[in-house]
Amino acid sequence: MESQDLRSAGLKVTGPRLKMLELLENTQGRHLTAEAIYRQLLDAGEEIGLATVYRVLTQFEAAGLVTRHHFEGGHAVFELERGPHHDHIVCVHCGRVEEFYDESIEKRQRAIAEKLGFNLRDHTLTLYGECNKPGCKGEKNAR
Amino acid sequence: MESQDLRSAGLKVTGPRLKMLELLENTQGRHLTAEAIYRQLLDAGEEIGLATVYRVLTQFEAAGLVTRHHFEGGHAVFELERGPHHDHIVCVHCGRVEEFYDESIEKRQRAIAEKLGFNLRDHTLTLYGECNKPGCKGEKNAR
DNA sequence: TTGCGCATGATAATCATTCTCATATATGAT
DNA sequence: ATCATATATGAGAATGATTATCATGCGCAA
Repeated sequence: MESQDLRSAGLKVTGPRLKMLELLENTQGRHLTAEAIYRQLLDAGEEIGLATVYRVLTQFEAAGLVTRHHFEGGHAVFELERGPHHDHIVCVHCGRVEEFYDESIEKRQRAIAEKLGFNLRDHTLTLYGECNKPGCKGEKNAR
Repeated sequence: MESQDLRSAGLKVTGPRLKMLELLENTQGRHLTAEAIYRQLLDAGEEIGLATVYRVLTQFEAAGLVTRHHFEGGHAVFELERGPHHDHIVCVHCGRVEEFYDESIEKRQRAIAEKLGFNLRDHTLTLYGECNKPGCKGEKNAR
């Protein structure tokens, strides 16, 4: 149960934290903005403050439960950390996000960091492009 | 001269634009925040407004003279566009930025986008690590 | 159950960035 | 060189995302 995830992260089990974890787990798309989380919880009848959403997201991030991404557009998006590392490709028209993992890229990154004298800690790789999904806003413009 | 760069970018040649271009060209480090540009121009005795700095940076970006990066930390940094594409590795302690280019990574990115049905437009790849430069704030913490 | 300390919600504050608008200026035509 | 006009500028207000403050509430170990 989610309570365990919280406990083992060293966090007290509270209503807001449980609700947020649930929402993150049950949301397809998986990449949510703080505002979106706040709105959805309000709409679901929960009583929660925006400040709490930000606070808890930061705690989740520190605990490794969640990853914060800075895609283009000025606001951060949060993603539940399940499964192994991956990077992202984002549609510049509709914002759809796909994930991918490429071992040869990972390997090159490690080699590059070493060559430049850095102890690699993290990285962000995000591709931006026009997707081919029907209904994507850019359908007409694309090509 | 810089005036030509501005003209061919379709921009009028004005004092603020010239000063900003000069500063970008003569700054080592090369990755400047809008505030930093503003401060340096003020310190140099120029009369310029912060709004102008932001406006002009946006114009430079649109004209391809400058690239905007969103490294961690909530503020954008701007870099004069000279030479070919490259990615970055940033020291998490001292903020030092190095550049690199890796053709095999570029190639894999194109292949991945295609496989996922995206028309690749752009990408950001930033590595974060601890650098080995003497004087880096993280010297003690780092191994 | 009780007490304490951390958690929460409302709201103010902050930070980076953008907008507004009156004034100043670059530039093409005269 | 002079003018007319569209564009650029600077000061400060406005915005949007995020963080801090603080009084109150609640999880949890004893």
